[in-house]
Amino acid sequence: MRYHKIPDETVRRLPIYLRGVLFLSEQEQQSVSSQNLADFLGANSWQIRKDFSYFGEFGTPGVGYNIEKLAKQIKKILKLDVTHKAALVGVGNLGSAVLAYPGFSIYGFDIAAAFDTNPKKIGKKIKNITIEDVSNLRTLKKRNIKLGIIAVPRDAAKQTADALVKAGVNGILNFSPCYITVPKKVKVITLDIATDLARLPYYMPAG
Amino acid sequence: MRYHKIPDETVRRLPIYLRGVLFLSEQEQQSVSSQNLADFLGANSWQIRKDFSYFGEFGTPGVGYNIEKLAKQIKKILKLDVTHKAALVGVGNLGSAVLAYPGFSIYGFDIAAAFDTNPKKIGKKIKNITIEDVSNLRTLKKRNIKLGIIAVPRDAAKQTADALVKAGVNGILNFSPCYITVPKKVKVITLDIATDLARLPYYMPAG
DNA sequence: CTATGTGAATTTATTCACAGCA
DNA sequence: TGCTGTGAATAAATTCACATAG
Repeated sequence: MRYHKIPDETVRRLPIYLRGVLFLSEQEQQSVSSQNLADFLGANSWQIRKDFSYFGEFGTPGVGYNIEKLAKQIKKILKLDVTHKAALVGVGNLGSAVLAYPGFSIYGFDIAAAFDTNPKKIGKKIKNITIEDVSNLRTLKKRNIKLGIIAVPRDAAKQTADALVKAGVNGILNFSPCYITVPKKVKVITLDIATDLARLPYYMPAG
Repeated sequence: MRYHKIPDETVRRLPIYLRGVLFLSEQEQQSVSSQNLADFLGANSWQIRKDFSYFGEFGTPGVGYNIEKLAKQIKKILKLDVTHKAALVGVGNLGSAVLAYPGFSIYGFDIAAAFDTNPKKIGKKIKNITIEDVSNLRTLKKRNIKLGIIAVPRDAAKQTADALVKAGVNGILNFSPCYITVPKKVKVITLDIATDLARLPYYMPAG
């Protein structure tokens, strides 16, 4: 199976596996079985083994997976084995939360710049990041920032995406609830925190 | 197809369709075709038609779907035709963003209460919501709040979930990066904003 | 004896192509 | 003619069961 294309669903799960593996590695464990990991993450052991099988064999039958090796391998597949600098656009409530969120670092992300249009915010410093005017977005290429995070109001999302693309980013995480059009070479993942809540009632028992 | 079980993937897409439909209804349009909606949302027209077909026929061949009727129907399927009161636990950076987020209202959500453990925050008022001590969670049942949102640090997530379940909620939106165990009758959706960013580099062109 | 890795079976989801209605 | 609704075909993902390795 080593030379297979990795299914999208597997790619979606890998960051979750990585999170679990890194957590368990803090617990001074050396190896982990697919069952251990499944129990910890609320997943299925066979699903985990199948997912891992798409990108190689590195488990030891009878023992499990070497944690360090496993973490390294997942990072490599996800291209998280290097640090990615990201630019945040929009330092409102959501943007500020993104800037302060501790969960990005384990995946090797570094939010290296923040932008806003509000003159009252520009120049302020949050977590060692000085907020810049959005016109400075054009400096991203020079600063080697290839990743953009959109946290602006809905109506400004499209033009923000255009500016990011113009500045040379090739990946965008879009928190605004709208579809944005970009050239094919740019990957966009849209994440509206409300849409996930919106399917919760469907699955809740009546009452 | 009217009496089919609705696929999970369809349920996942319905909130996005609803968002589009509600937006287009603001534009004073009366009807919309699957192609219109697809263009607006960056989706496929046949996928949209197929998804709608799982829960009834209400389009007009040659014309499209009546927007008002469509919105009502999607809301009904998702059980969003009534207002859902939600309790937010954890008013840190992310929690504050959730409290201020304008996107919940279109789905009929009302964040009706907020809780924290920090004495400095308790009693403060944000957006007409007075932050309460988490011990007050036990009053949720009396207040008819059936939905919980967890925005506490990772290490407090499990006990928060337990408290919410004890308080009678049957749906939880979990923003913390960990698996939480709940009784079968409670539905949990976990949403870690970092895991979505973590699969972006995989899809980005090298460089 | 335990846990991996994977073909095969099954289930689920997507895509197509077109009949049929306004 | 334009657009819906849906069976049928295809593709993708999940689940199983077990041969195999340590």
